[in-house]
Amino acid sequence: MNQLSVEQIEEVNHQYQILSYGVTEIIPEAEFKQKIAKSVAEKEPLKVKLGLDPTAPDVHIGHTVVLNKLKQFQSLGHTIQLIIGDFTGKIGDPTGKSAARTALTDEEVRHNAQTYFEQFGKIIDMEKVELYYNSKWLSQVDLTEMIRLSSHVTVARMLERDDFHQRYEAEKPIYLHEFFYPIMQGYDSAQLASDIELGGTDQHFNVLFGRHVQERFGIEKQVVLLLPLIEGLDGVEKMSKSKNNYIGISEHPNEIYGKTMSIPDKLMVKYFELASNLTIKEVSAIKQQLNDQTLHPRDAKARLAYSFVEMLYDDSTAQEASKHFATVFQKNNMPTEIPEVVWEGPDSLSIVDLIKALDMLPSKSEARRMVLNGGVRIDQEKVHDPSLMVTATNGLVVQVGKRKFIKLSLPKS
RNA sequence: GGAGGGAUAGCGAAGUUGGCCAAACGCGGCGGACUGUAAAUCCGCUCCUUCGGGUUCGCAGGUUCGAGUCCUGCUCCCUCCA
Repeated sequence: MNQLSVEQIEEVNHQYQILSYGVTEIIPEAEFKQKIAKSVAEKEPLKVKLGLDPTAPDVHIGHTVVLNKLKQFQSLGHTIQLIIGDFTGKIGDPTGKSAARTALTDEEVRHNAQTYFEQFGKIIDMEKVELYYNSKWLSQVDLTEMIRLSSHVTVARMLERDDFHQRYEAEKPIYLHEFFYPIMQGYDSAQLASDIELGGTDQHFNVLFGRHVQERFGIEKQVVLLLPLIEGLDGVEKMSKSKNNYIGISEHPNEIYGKTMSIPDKLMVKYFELASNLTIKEVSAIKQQLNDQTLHPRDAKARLAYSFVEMLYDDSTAQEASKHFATVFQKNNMPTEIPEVVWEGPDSLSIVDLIKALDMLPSKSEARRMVLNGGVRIDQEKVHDPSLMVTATNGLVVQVGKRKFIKLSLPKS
């Protein structure tokens, strides 16, 4: 390696410190530093890869862990390679649950990708991102090549992958084509000659596999940065759309704020460290204050909630969300802004029908139960009788549960 | 190709002398009380409904007054053998 100047060595250390912060595992650590050093010496940005599954375009706070890391790379001048896994998406991936997940059409893939970009744009600079669809090269791979590649992989090795291992143990199906996913992901890395690949710790196997494939192609192996997965609102399961324990990046500010306030206290610090955009210093100050008990956990969480809204929207929106939260939940008043629905139904109907008509709950049975459980209010008045007849008036406020409010607006006729 | 085992509500899991099964129990979810919309705790709910009922137990038929429970075929999963 070239001899580095003192400034350059400092630069390398500086980058290393930032980039390795909050990372669960760097594989292998020594190579990472070498990559940075080489980049600094040759003034050549590192190519940092992130693969995306086009089937699930809902981006949530959990993703910001990776996005924040990408942002750091970006601000240090490195290049981000985003890969849309449209090839795999078009084949259909029955990983466990939805067995016959239908393959996506081109149009769906583009649409989902677009959704990603819009949401990612809230955090990273999409202008500077290099974008790839992996069908571009994967669809060109012929069977001979595929078999040749797979001849370097044993089944035992594949079964090391946690997901496969567990399914195998649990006597759940594992489809043969699933074995190709890691290989294809690795192929992407080889194709793009990526220096770094980011992934959640659950991607351990897949991402690491890229190194093997690159080696086959005689390309310098990528360094893998594994980032922690954060637990969702329940505090137990990893945040995901399917678990419905997520805070979506595009959700309404009030939702983001409110959901954040509802996370278990023990998660707070983790969210601060990994998902928020507060600096290391700010976070450690908060940690300190929490330890000293000079900061009430509620207020710390409010700070977190505020920072999320601010990060995803802006400062004034965050203030509004904070105010909204205080009036609705802390003081138990009605929110100042309630979504209005133009009412075109009958003048008088039962409360159950009304709730269903407003689509606040999926079925009338559920609405009935909700009423019996005391979870429904009309203009702040708790309703107890599911057969109660309600007269639709302008400005009537229906509340279901703690969070759902709808205000009726009658057309002037 | 052969032998055996299995498919029950979001998940796990009872149910195998046919009726008392809309289906135990646990988890999860939802609501209420209490709070800091945290945790813990307590209570209630958890297929649909015009509240009379109606549709469910992999799918399709059949036996029966009556089937998650019996029979036939099919689909899928798992294990072992080859």
